[in-house]
Amino acid sequence: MPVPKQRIATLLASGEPETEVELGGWVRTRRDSKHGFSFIELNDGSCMANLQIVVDADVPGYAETIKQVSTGSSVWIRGVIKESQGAKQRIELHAKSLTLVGTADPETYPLQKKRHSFEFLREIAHLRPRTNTFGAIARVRNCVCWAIHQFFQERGFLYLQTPLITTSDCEGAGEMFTVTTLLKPDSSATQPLPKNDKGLVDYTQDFFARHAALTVSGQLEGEIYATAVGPIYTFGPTFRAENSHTTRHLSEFWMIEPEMPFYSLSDNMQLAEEFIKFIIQSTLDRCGEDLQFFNDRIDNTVLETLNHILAHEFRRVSYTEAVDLLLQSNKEWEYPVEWGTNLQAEHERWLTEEHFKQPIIVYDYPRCIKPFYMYCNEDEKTVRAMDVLVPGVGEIIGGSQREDRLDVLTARMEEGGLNVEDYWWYTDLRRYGTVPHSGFGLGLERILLLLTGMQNIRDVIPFPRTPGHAGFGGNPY
RNA sequence: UCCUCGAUAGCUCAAUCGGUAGAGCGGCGGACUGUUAAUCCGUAGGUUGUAGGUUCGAGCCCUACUCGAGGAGCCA
Repeated sequence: MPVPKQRIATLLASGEPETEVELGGWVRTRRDSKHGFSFIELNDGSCMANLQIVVDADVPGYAETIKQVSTGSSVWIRGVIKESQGAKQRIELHAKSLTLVGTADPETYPLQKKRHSFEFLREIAHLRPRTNTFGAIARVRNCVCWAIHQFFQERGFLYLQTPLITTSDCEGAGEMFTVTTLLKPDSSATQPLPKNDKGLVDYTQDFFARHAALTVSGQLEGEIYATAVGPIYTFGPTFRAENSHTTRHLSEFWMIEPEMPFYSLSDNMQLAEEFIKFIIQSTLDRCGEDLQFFNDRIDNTVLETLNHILAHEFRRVSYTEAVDLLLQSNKEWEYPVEWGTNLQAEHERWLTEEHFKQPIIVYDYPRCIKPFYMYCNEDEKTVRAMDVLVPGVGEIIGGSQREDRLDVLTARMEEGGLNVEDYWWYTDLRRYGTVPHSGFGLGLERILLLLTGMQNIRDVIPFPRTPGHAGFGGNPY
């Protein structure tokens, strides 16, 4: 099988009639003519569209192999590009040779030429990328990742790798997965764990000589580099051990966290808006065929929504204004609206989907409901936090200006019952050459929900991890 | 963790008051055809999630469990 390999996307875009090509792929369907030839719909994952292959009966081995060229099988084909007589494609490939590389028994191959439920496909996560929908998701996801790097690289941000294993006792962002070698896969349940004099597990005897966990955020480490080399961004997996069963939470997800010195909350919001619009524009430019598919088959408002977002400024609403709007709405809320409490999902949904009907940024939240590291405003009641909320998905970005005043920061830590000494390195950043700085976190899978119109976050990541599910697919096999 | 709903053929679903378990798609066989969600005819395919209970009789009613989905909270 010669190099360079040819891809269907390239052929369909620019393949010229009478050129000879060789390529391989997976058969989506085959249609036979009794007049002695067959059509094969071939897909190689490079694009949504299939390449139509015409195989005449005089192609060597036709009679013996064509019956086994079934949905799901893999073939290698050499042939000549021709203008197609059919209306649904510009060109097609007339085979000179056909090699059946791998069969797929039609009796047992799970993917059929019909629509499958996403729940079923989740159970066969090893085969679902061979469907139109999951092929398109893989391409869009790749495109978004590319756009993210491009956005930050073009602006001089430095791509920073923050640790996945962390020993911070509390990063204030949810339950963590412990990383330990005290337990082995084959440990029996009765094997005693080392205990300290308080009767607690003695992590000084563990691999890292202290309790370690998978990161829930790279923000604190990001601040270290942002206050040294200038703006940075992290882009990697993040882990939350929350027992969440929703369409928008994963135990393992990918997050992008930029951190910028000399950025106010207002600068931060501006960057977040530009960032989201850049990702949307790039995906429209580079993955238009896939987005059209999502618009046609998954959610017919996707393209309209994306274009609407591009055309409008994100509406900035202070938390206090948001609460006033909710109180004035005369809606019956399941949870009461009261200044000083978290906005409930129903409140956020009303604001972004019904009232403003566009992405909004809610900022200046009450300090009592936000973590210690957020900058305290002069009113002493609010902090410089912001959430970007988008219709249909909800919170897609959360961020803040960080508290850069040592005395205020330590007071806030004590207020929250944290051990200030545990964060000696974090407070050092305020002790030596402190600067105002800001940052935010974007959930990769959440912006993919926005871009594709997919309903469930478990379907926009190749191998979703949720409570009870860490197999190759959605089942604990 | 809490609340709600669900589990019937390979897939998606139906089954009246508790009374012989069905359809579409897919598979297989055939017919037809520069076809393209192909079309037409035929055919196979089931311990109704698991365990127990009520009943002359349970897919249907009751109990427990397992798994799945949606919502809430947590957040990205």
